[in-house]
Amino acid sequence: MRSNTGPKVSFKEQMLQAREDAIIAVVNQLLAEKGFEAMTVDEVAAHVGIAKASLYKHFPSKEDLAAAAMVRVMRRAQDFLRDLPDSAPPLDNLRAVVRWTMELKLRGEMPSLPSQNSSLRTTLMHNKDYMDGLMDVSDRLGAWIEAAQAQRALSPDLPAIAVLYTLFARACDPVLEFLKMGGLYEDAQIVEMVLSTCFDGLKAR
Amino acid sequence: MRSNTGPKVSFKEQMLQAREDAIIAVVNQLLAEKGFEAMTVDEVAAHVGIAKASLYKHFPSKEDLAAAAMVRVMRRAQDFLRDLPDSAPPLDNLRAVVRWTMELKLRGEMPSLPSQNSSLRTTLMHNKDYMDGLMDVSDRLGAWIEAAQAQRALSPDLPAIAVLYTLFARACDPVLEFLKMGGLYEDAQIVEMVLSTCFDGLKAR
DNA sequence: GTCTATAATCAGATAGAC
DNA sequence: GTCTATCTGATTATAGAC
Repeated sequence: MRSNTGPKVSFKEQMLQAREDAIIAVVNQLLAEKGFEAMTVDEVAAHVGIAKASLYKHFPSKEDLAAAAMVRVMRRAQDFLRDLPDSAPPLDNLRAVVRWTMELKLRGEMPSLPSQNSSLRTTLMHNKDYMDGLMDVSDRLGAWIEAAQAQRALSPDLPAIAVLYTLFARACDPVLEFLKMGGLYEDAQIVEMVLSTCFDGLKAR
Repeated sequence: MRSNTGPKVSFKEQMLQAREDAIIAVVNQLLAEKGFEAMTVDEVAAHVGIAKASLYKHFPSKEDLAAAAMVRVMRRAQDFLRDLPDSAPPLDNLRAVVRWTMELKLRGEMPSLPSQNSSLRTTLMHNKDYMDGLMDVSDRLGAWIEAAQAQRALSPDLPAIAVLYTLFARACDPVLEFLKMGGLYEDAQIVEMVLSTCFDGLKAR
């Protein structure tokens, strides 16, 4: 509830928002780097440059801290999907999305999703923002997948859900880090290779 | 160094070995279930049914505990590879290996590899048994990959190292768990689908 | 080698002054 | 809201009896 005397309150809110954005950026990076379990709240505070207790004024727990980062990534994915031309061939859009997630991962900005039994996982499942985003993303991708299958650009033999999961999984594919560690290829080359294995497969065509 | 008076010493050693096998089996399962960070030594001891202090008589640290499990998996992979017919088409052998790792994962026996910066990772890098096994596996797979590419069964455009990493990555592909959680498909169907996405790709052929 | 009991450390979370 | 200092509990690891 803000007064009508001008943008004074809004300024304070902007400061708050900026600080929280900085926190989430740090969390996002650490989450990508070492995963939820290995990330410590002390580290987050140190990287942000504030006291740990101050963190807890913004986020009530470590899980909520991580969830905020996951929600932000999901938002970005939604934004990216929304901007893709619905007139383009569905397969092109799908490739564009996978390329985007891979570039995110190569930049160290893709938090590793908790596939295992984690406290973060249950927190996320109860987070409306995250789940809504996930549904939205899944719906959009699902529509393109079915369209691509209908025009036989994607294999119609695979269940659409299997294709969807495969696209999600490529966003956290360890192959990207392996190839990057090797140091033999540029990021752009790595993306193209993994993109090729994903859509074209390993077998010759 | 055993005496020559008979199998007496061997019996005690067998008991010891059996106990350690039981420990490693538990560690392997927990590692697959929750990963290294989330697994606790207390859990391991409870599952095995012995006191935690007894565990530390067998293995000097949590890292070594996990490393022993990783080494065992690597040994099994080596055994499996050795038993494959070198006369068979290389692509068939590669498919067989990937199928084997996927079945392992679906049975909950594939420890999630520490792709992230983990204390386990550095321990493994200094573990001769593990690294030797990894080299052996990589060499065998690498030879088949190059042979398959030479006869154009695998795409010759991809660097062999990229193919190798892709095969490794499929061993811990989260798509398998996703599809299993959905409950719509039998394990065998899931394996065939992921095998298809891996070798044939998502695009129609 | 196995146990009970305990040390030592670390990490998530909080109290209370400013 | 931010800080310092502290609490609390969990977890790795060990001591010492049997």
